Amino acid sequence: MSLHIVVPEARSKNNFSVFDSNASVPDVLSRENRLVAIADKLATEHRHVSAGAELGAFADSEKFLFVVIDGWMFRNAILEDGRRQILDFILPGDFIAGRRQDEAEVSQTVDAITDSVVAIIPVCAMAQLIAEMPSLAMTMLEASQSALYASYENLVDAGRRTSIEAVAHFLMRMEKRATQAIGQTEDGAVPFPLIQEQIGDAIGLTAVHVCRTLRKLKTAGAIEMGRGWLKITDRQLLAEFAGAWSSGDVPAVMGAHRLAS
Amino acid sequence: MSLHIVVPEARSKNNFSVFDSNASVPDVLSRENRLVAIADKLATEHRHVSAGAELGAFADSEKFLFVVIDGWMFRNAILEDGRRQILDFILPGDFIAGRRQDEAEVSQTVDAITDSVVAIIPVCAMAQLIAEMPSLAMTMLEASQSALYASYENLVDAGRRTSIEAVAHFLMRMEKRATQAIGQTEDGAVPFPLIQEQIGDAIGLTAVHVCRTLRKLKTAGAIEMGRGWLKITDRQLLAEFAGAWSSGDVPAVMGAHRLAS
DNA sequence: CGTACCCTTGACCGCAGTCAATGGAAGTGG
DNA sequence: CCACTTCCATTGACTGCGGTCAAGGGTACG
Repeated sequence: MSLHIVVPEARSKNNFSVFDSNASVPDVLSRENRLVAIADKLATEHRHVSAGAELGAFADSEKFLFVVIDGWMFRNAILEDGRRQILDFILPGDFIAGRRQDEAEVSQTVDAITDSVVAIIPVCAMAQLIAEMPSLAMTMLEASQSALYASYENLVDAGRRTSIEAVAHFLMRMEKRATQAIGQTEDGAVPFPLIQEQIGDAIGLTAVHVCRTLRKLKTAGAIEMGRGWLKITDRQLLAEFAGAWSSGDVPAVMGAHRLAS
Repeated sequence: MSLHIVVPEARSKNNFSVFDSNASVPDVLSRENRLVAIADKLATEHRHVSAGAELGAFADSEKFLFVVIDGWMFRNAILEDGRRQILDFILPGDFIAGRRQDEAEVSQTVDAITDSVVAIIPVCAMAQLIAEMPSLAMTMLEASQSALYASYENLVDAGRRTSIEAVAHFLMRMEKRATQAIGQTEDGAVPFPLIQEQIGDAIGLTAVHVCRTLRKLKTAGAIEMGRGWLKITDRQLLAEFAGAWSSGDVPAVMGAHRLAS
């Protein structure tokens, strides 16, 4: 069984990692594009999910993998009294893997923010292909680790940052992801369909307080926001609100680590 | 190249997932044991890390994978002003994969809580072995997803639960992990070396408030704790403090999902 | 033009943080 | 074996960040 990878569109190749080091798949593709290309071949179905609707098939998530082809979605954890935590946002090229319901985790759903298209891949087909093309496993492992590190960022925002730090940091991260997955308009704005309630649910704040915090960032001149778009007008200032080394600005001098034992 | 898997000790087999469905590796091993067995074969070094010390080699994490053989460790994110967020606890059988430092994430370290032993595996060796034994990729993918879902649980605790819910929920999760990885004594206690500050740093509370919250749980009769051990004396009660369907008690009737579109 | 959805702002409140003091347990060195 | 230190748990008083409640306004869409 051979696989001709169809490239839908060349995207920036700035997303490889250690796991790609000995990949036998064309390295010119970003992880997102490789997943999309593979999904095009293996998917038994491309399902449309309307904005605001839930990806119902996620209830059977132990049998399928999902690759988002188009649209913005998010993982949702809802507590019985209505409190809600958004676990991750899912942009085109990201994949979602579920677990069995009996593994004692909080109940999840996957919801669409905008009209979305999801490729549904049977696990058995994916497993078979991985056996024939091990580098695919590397791609998925990389994607999985990427989601893990994104979750860590969210955790720091929710657990240990003040509201303004968390919001500023969140906007920096999401703007970067949106730019990578979708691209910017010529004036530097990116599509940004999240409402304030969703921002708050991602970092552990209420919509009201997100509103207050965004106002500070807007009046300070760090960002501009409108319905469905975001523009960072002063990255330096936004990074300061986010609190020092929030992104990329991490001093590269990590060499002073003392070796254990 | 063949791999003789040495089983250090049979553990409970309740940890497989979708990814294991067509595994060609003996299925009788738990994921933890499979990783430990593989680490024994591939590791170039078994490094000892003293309690309180840092895994210095994690600074080069893009070149290595780490499998914890013995001891308790944790991933640590420190903000410049001293605030700290524990991202995940790492028990025997868990693996750690790093990323390149320039990927604009919060700076991480990996620290030992107790004296620990870590197997260090060069990525190149692992990648080569995966090409020859694809099911290994499934095992790692499963482990990675497991860490992702654990992080989601932490995120809900930090973002959307009250202090007593978060602490109760955290104890339930960690006790379960400790039991799986290490086992219980005959009286139902598990090794639990975390200090209150570390509990707080994991779920976004201060040590002082963790202390107050633990007191409530102790006086209510839900738990007993001592230096280095934890015993859940009333699981039902603890689950109620954690807030309804916190673990396992999730009603299995997830069938009412409305399909999208 | 009406309705639904979302943003905005103000007043007030409470949960958890902060600051500080005390006590106990474990470890260490003389 | 006993001072001495260090680390950690505990408790109280006070503070403040962010939540809650409520009202009003803007915008898109049918």
